[in-house]
Amino acid sequence: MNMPRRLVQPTNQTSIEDAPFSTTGLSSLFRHQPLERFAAGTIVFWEGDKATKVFEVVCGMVRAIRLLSDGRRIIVGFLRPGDLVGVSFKDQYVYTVEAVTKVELRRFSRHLFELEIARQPAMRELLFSKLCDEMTAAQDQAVLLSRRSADEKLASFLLRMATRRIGQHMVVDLPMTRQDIADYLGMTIETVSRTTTKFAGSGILAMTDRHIITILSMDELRSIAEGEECNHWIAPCLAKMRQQTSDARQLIG
Amino acid sequence: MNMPRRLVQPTNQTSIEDAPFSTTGLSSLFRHQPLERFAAGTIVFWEGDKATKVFEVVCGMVRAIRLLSDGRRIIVGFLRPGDLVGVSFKDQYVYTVEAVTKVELRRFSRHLFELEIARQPAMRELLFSKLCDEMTAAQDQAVLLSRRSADEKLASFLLRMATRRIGQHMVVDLPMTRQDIADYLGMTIETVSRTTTKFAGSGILAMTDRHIITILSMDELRSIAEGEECNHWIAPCLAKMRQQTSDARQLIG
DNA sequence: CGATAATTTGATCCAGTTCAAGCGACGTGG
DNA sequence: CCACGTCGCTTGAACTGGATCAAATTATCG
Repeated sequence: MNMPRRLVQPTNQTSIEDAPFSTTGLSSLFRHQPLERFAAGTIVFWEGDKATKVFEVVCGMVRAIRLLSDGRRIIVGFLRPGDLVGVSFKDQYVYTVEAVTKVELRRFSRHLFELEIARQPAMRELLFSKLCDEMTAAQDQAVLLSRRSADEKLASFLLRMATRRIGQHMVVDLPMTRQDIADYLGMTIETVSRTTTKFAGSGILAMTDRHIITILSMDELRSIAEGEECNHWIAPCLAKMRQQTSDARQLIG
Repeated sequence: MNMPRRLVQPTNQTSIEDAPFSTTGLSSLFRHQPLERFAAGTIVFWEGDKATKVFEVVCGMVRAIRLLSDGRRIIVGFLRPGDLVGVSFKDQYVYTVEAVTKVELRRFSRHLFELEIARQPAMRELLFSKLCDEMTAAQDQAVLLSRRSADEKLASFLLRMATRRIGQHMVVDLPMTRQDIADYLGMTIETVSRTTTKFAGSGILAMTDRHIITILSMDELRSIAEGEECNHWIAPCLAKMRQQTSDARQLIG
């Protein structure tokens, strides 16, 4: 499971903090499970490994990676505290998971996890709902990848990664490398770099550290990322189309 | 719900045939539900409509569409017999669904559907499994969109649409328009056209009708689409990487 | 049979890739 | 404490796949 949607307390790259258990009901399943720590850059599991475990990210960040036959690398998601890793109905994991930062995970035997899910209707609901959310997120990602310019991609990525607010501004932790971002957004490292530089140049954001940027003009960034789910625009647009086609519509059933 | 994965009996654009109930357990839920027919090009529901119903495609094909604020259109999936349409945990549908061909759908009140799912563990399993499959499919699609060339995109699209076999060859029904394909694969109608023409020119496929193509060289098409899940390549590749990093791996927990 | 929409084909153009070269931070060993 | 290599990132310059613009051609349907 991946494609984080929830906005949770960001993880500090160096210190270890507790995950916000209260927000994710599913976390309660993991509360007493063994804790595993992985150093930055290490592997949690490999694509193709027998899928015997499910994890919950407690703190830190992991990336889920898929490889194409020609060596091209795709990051299917960055997972943060509260996200589940490895939930699937396949025998094998369909992606490799690596620690981006030092990370703490709670491990759950997949078998037990499935039993618990079957036993607890409330948990089931939560998991189901989470799957649906991720489904939508994956589609959003597909839209992003297929139809958006470099500027739009980066802008919406930054907005999704934005978590902490200081005063007027948003601080964005980017513990992953530029290559990771590129592989996530379907662009090259050079374009990622050029685009961030451009944004910084036009005063939209400031780069303190390469891994910590501050959004100075949230509005501008939003208007660049524009259209993501721009409902105030879409609603009237749909209404118009609906009008146009309502007569053509034949509901035979 | 979308991104069809299962390979099912293809739908003929003009005749009405029964869906293969035996293959999808979930279909049994819909067996006695009211049947609705929609003419080609008509709307089943709109993005933003209150999500009160769930459908199962019985025969024909529908497309799930999302609109971006600037009018760009994305097709998130083509749905065929056995596929469920509109399953979600949102109040509103997140995409518009249109009939590509004349289509028959079984309608289910969402409320009842959810009750049934809650009541029948077997159905729940099936639905869950289906969601997971679609999750993976959506990710595959994201990979396709972000990292593949026009040739690769079209080749793998054709392979996924291929269903019926006649002799050595595969017949592919493409009831949707070129624009639909373009919007699904994240390319322009011109590129879709040029690429199909090129494939036809190099003897990989033959175009009978614009909407019915025959794959003449499955192998060539596969090697163009290559890499999709090319495990015979990936497995050794992963093994090598694993070797390289196994010593660096620190499992602290 | 003519009108209209869908598709193909042709000719440019450009965003983003590719190739190539600096740059700064960090760690290591002398 | 500093030279030196490495790594991740930025910057520059040329190149290209696919987009865009513009017809021509071919269904499709009254």
